[in-house]
Amino acid sequence: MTVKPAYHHGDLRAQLIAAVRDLVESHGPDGFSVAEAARRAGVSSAAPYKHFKDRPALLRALAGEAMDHLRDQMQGAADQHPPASVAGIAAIGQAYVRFAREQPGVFRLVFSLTEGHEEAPELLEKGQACFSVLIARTATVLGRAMDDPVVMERAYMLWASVHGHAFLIIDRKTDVLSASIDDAAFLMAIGHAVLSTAPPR
Amino acid sequence: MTVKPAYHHGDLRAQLIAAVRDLVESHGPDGFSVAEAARRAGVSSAAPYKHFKDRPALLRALAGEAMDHLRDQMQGAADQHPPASVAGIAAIGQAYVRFAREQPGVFRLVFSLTEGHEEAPELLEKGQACFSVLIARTATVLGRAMDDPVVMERAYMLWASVHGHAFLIIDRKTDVLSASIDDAAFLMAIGHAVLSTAPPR
DNA sequence: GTTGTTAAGTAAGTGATGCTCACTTTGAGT
DNA sequence: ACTCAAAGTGAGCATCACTTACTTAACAAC
Repeated sequence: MTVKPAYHHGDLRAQLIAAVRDLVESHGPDGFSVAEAARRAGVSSAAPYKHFKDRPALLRALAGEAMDHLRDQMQGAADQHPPASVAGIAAIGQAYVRFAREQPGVFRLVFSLTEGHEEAPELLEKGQACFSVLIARTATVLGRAMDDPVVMERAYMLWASVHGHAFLIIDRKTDVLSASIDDAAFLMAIGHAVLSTAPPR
Repeated sequence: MTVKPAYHHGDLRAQLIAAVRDLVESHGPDGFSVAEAARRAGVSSAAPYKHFKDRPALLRALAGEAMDHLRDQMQGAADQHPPASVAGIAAIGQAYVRFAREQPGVFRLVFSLTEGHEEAPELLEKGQACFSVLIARTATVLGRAMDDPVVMERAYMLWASVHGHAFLIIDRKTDVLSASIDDAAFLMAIGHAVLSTAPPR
């Protein structure tokens, strides 16, 4: 099922992104090179620049795809639980952490991309979309409106906690702990702690 | 007070680390180059390799210094509050977040260093030292022994939350929020949520 | 069909980088 | 004074990001 290596194979853009994903996973966001990605796609080292402005642009494209995927995973996980349950909140966190565990390189990329420049309104929007999944659920659990400040405050606490947990895992900082952390237990404990201490309606 | 540029100026190692700190802050962990650091120290591009095995080793040295500093800041902040107070816990978090805000590049470096290799037992130890500050305080507040599993569990929840908050700030992900987050309020809310829902002794 | 136009590829070149190598300079110890 | 090792230098290699000028092929208009 090998594609004929025509001069224009029409699929280069997607193939480059796939190659970058592999490289980022195996050698880290810095360890990847445009030249190596081109090599893997069986194309000259100048070809990628017909599809992407520069190295960061290529990484941004990958990050965009990843964020779409992450949002789908979060939404899908939430949908399998009752709308007003803490279990649904924990499931969203599980999806988040699972993504980080499965694609640590890409996960790190998504969140370290801000450095270069913030000329990527598209990525900002995708980030917004991810957070919205959590906001909506949090509002339902707390029985408040989505634009209620308390909802945003509590949803942010949840996000920060899960985000920190995900990063500490992939950065191997959990090695300093005397015992290992169980994802499910951690997520339920956080969900309970944050949501049950919210100011009453 | 300029040092005479002798052939051996004896201070190169420290000066290189300082240069790297500046570069990492201004151009990000990737944007730094050994060559540029050498240039700033007024030395040939081969000189750094007399003091550091390779590029990662240079970054590791900087990270080590930063972790020492972070631990001192955390301990110092805690010392200004009653031992059993949630305020003391929040103060530790404040020091953590302040460090991230003041030196985002270095902060990111410290936690992204795991990628390359984990041939740095010294860094692992320093990480341990930082976490110990939090563990000790948490044990006091909960009135439990430091090696109590509940203490580690709750201390980890606190760490993850603050760590996530710090990263979301420096990665500008808080821009997606409809309102800004106040550090002090966030830290007290987390401290209260995590510690007040801990299983009773 | 022929013919433009243009997207999508190539080859070769530039300057910067990480790192090594062979060499030189310097200061401290005997 | 002599030796030796630490700490510099400069030249060189392979690789990288990115540019430039050129080539190929697909498609649309006629």
